[in-house]
Amino acid sequence: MYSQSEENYLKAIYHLEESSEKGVSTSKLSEELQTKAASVTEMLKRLAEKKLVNYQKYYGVSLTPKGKSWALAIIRKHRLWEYFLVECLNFNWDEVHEVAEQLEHIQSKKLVEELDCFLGRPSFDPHGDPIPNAAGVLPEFKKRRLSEFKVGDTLICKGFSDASSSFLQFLDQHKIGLDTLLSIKSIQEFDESMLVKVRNNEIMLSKTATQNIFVEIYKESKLKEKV
Amino acid sequence: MYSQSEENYLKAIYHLEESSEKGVSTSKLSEELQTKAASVTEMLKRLAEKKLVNYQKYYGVSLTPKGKSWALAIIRKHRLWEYFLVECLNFNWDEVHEVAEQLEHIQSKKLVEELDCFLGRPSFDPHGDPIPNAAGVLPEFKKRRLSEFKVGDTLICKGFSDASSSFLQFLDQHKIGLDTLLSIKSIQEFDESMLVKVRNNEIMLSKTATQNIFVEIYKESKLKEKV
DNA sequence: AATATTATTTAGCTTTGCCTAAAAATTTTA
DNA sequence: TAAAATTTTTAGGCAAAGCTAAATAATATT
Ligand SMILES: [Mn+2]
Ligand SMILES: [Mn+2]
Ligand SMILES: [Mn+2]
Ligand SMILES: [Mn+2]
Repeated sequence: MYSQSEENYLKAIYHLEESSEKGVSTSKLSEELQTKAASVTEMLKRLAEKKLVNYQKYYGVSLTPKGKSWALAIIRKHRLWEYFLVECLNFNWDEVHEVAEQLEHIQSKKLVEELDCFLGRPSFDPHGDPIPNAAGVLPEFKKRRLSEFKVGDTLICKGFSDASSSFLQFLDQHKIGLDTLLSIKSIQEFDESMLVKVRNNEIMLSKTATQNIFVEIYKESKLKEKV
Repeated sequence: MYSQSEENYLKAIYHLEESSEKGVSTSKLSEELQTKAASVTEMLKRLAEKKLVNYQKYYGVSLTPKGKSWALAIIRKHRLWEYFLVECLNFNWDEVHEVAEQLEHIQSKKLVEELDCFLGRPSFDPHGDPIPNAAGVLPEFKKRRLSEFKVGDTLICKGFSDASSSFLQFLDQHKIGLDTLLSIKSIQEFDESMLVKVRNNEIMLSKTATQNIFVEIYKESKLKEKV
């Protein structure tokens, strides 16, 4: 139906719309997709013709309902394949993304639905990212970052916003994964780094790290103020 | 490494080299790939530059060792994916080909090897076609057509040379699949059609059909001559 | 408000892979 | 073996998707 390139643009626009308050600009897209701005402009004109995006020269782009639902279908496939690679094919969570980037473009309604069924209709991929259902609806979940919490809180890891291989390997090294319990021992005031207890080890996490770890509350400390 | 188009050409050349005595011509390729002869000529020049084929203007084409091993790698992926679709995802054997056509181009050494392992290293795909191993070696098997046998012989189905959806559905209707037992009841002299017993039913198979069914001997009749 | 800076778009070029029509080579037939 | 038929190649185009450089619009600065 649409080319791999078109699908990658739709997905990138979707992710940028989610992660930033303002609209999606040509330059942000060109950075995300590692292409030149001129190429982006061209593609946006094509996508607009196909009614997948609203594009106004010089004023950025947004997905139409049609474009959004196509983007969600690609994301669904991407995350289901990642789940398959980790659960069935012994892939590590830091090596699935590249392959899923290819598999997400395979066109077959039946393939996706049977795969979903075969895997037991998972709600989250190996990185904790939500998997849209066949109708494009995301499972309910609350995104709170580790950096928002305070000394004494105990939390469960539910996802990671930086999916880079190096960050995932860093987490592996410290034995932090989905559903790992973390408790905050102390917070350095000057750089907001946290001393965190994980499986009887205490490790230091930079602010960059704590902002990229999504958690749910397991047990909240009674303290009203940060110490 | 190579484009989808290039890979499809390599696969087509491989299949044509296998199935015909003479060399592979531009026109045979253009028919196989549903493209025009002019497009084939161009692609052959590109493939020759990449040392994947031996191409001599006006005198056809053949695979180099490099081209052959790449073709076998694609065929390996194609057949492993078909096996996966049938065994794990409830696909019927007549609906796997199109999807495998896409999946065969996914690039990941680890993916193929893990998939092979996950599936239990199968030797034949759902149509009975042999699956090359990681080194590109095909499992031993002897191809004899049902049409070669005589009245009284009992045979086991081992494959089909026409993989069209309509032929596969015809086989389904008559409950003929891999490892089905067939015994030859009679052969019409004028058109060489066969009356064959399958699971207590007798069905008539045209010569076209019997030529497209590969079998192994289960029990040979004592008759020396056709009746 | 005018100018400087930055972002975006346009223009023109490239590669891949396909097409049609014309030319050239090969093969068949007489 | 020469003419006819067929096959293959060449020439010239087109669309997708990228690029660089130049032009233009929007935003920031003075
Ligand atoms: Mn991913
Ligand atoms: Mn992709
Ligand atoms: Mn197939
Ligand atoms: Mn293919």
